[in-house]
Amino acid sequence: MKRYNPKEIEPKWQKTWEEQGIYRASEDLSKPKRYVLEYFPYPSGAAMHVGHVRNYTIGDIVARYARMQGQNVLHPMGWDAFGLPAENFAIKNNISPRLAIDQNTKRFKEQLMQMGFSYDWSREIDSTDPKYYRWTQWFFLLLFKKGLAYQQESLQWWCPVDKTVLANEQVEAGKCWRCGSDVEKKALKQWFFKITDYADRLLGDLDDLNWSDAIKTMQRNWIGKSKGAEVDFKLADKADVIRVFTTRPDTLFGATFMVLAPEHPLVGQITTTGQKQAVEDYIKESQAKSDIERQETDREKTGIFTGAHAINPVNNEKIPVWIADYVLSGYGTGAIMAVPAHDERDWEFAKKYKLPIIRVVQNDAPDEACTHDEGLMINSGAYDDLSSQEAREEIVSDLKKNGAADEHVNYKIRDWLISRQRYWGAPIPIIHCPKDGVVAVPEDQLPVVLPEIESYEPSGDGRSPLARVPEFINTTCPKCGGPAERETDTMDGFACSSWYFLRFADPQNEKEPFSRENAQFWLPVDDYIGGAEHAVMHLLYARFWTKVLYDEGLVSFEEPFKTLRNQGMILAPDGQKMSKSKGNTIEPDSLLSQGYGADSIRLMELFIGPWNQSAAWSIEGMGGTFRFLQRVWTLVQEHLSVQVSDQTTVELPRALAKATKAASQDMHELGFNTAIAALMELVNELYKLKLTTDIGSKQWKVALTTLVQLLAPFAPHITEELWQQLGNAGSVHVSDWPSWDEKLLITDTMVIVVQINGKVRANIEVPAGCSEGDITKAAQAHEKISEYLRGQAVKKVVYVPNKLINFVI
RNA sequence: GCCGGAGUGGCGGAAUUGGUAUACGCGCACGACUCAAAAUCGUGUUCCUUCGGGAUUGAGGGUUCAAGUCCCUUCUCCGGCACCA
Repeated sequence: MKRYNPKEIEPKWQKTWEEQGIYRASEDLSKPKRYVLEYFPYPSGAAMHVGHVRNYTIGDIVARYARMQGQNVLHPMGWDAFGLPAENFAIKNNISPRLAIDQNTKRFKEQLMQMGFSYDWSREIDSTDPKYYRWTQWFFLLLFKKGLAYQQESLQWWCPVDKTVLANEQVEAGKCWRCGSDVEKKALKQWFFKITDYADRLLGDLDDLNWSDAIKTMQRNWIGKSKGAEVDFKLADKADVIRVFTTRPDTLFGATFMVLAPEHPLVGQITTTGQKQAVEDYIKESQAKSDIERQETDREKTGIFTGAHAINPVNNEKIPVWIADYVLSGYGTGAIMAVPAHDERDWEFAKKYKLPIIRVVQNDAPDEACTHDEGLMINSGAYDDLSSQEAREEIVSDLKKNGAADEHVNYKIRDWLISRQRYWGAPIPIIHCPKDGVVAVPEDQLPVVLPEIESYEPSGDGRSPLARVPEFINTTCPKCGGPAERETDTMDGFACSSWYFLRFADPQNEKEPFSRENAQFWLPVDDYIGGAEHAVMHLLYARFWTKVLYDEGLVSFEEPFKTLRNQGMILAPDGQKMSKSKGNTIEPDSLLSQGYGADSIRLMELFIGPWNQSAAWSIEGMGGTFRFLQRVWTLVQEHLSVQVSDQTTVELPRALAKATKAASQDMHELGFNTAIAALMELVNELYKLKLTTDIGSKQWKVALTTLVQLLAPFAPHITEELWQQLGNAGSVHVSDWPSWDEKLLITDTMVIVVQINGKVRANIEVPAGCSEGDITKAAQAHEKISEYLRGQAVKKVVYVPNKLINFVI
């Protein structure tokens, strides 16, 4: 009898599938389309570990199940290969990024292939291929033409180790998202995409997405919409006006002082001579603090009086103007009206500097700041006794009359900084002409090819290594034909990934990024499977670009990803995050070389727990999934080794129907772990049945063939092999998902639970369809139950049809 | 601090609308096969127990004939954001 040997069968089938192209997608209108996508990976030098594999496994199960359900499945794969990790890897290993990516991609692809994932490799894309980034540049120009890409000098996050600026989204707790070093602020002229123009739509459209609440909430918080008003405070002795943003205009009568951020442009003008030195010292001191220090919320607030006073527009009170670094220059107007009675930060500041506190909303806690009070107004002149809600509206509308206030909405989200001072990215297709200024590279001159250069090291002077390449920089102006210079910054890697899902619909198109028809056919993505790490980066950027495309009439949908599925993280067996530095990673390569096979790894990835919950990898558990597959293999071999018979039984089809139903329902609800458990139960049942039935029977063949089909999405290799051994034609992976006969599940008897006061005391077996009266009698007649009921008055009998009877005594 | 998720055996986890808590797997124990071991097959396995039972889904209350599931209070862990006025 042949032994189960994954090393033998897995490569064989992988080769056959690729040769026969059974996973290729075509624009076939006869079947419903299904676009299943996993985020296209970064082919870094590190080997994939079982955590990454889980992501692709989930996608593959969804894709395979959909295919067996008769859907037309697009399940593509490609490489997000621009960006820092790839470049740093290349520098570290002293090879060119191009070469590093080619090597890594080859290796990564092998790793994916040996897991038996059903990708349509004919659609493979690589974001660093000029044929691809040509269109990334095309999108840049589209945004530029629409006024959504602009250049601006401002203070930006700068990573001193990676020597490039970073987007806000790429700074995590004050550290560079890639290398983990502390970031700094640096004033540089940079390119931005105007995502803030889309803030409201990006927020509103979240409601209709089938995404987890966790990710939706993260995006909502990141966009950070606040409704309120902008209010102008005139200075007491100067013509200048300080504009503030507030969400609580109802508390204007409680504004007892104002605070400007140290970087506020008015600071120099309004500071009085007497306070000049003190203010300058404070600003210097504040600048000396690292940006990380400034962001610590629990640090004691500091500030300094400017000597200037402003006039509160609601009551003409003169209030002092301070500066303090707890006010952020980048949010709102960079200035606030301070209402210590109703804001904790202002309260703390007022207490420290002995500034007046005036309560304007009634509440019961006089010794602290009451921030979210809604109540009756007090100390607010004509507005007294109004609700804060009413006061909010009336004060703004009254101030509006003399132009001192207006409704205003603020967002926390900032424009997306996309220029990078690094080599390995798509060049920004812009030419700087001394005469014509900033000029777009004409479309027919795309791509602006990234030149091959000798040294990729970032220079750290605020310009990319491309600035050292005269052949690249020097060009002619497309407008005037005179000498001009190319932009030397490259684009953030997230630009490439903001549209790649569209390219898969039409990957070889040389005339346009994608054809409308193909995009219309495949998009939006039906199932997008990935980790939560993309929540406020890729997933936000891709939504933004899709909306721009929609506005441009290039696509007919506003959201790229209908359903988002976040897989849970796989932790190391010690319960910690897997990382190379901790040395606790588990890689499929090593599991394969231990003889487990891709099938049992895949099974383990899902059987370990719900796909969207994290779980620690279990080395012993691998033995269990391997044993399970081996037991399936053995059953088929035993069946094949005996004569075919016509014996029929009731039990076999019934067990099969039960398992098919359970597995199908679980698959439908993505209950992969329980679907596998149902198949394990079936196999356990078959092991019992082979003792009492003839394993050579035709019924057994049906049962084993069905089992193989049910198992096929999880364990594609062994099932393909057994499918063939059982004498079936074609591939199990394009066979129809099995159905079951509900009639087989009807039994002659049923088991009724008998409870006394809600506690289970007995089980009784009664004929199917037995009436409530007969069940009550049968229960009362039960030896144990009659014991309990003896001498007791039954107050109530609760009967749940065909399930349970409860005597309340 | 705010937001999101989760707490069930020795371990990973299971449990339609509230209706037999602990499916399935791991681990462990015992048995069969074997000269022996591995592999394989089988049996058992929540805890306590005076063997009648009793207790049990992070903790404490509540609703109900009946609560892992619903309500209130509370604790712990994980993830995200963090002086956003």
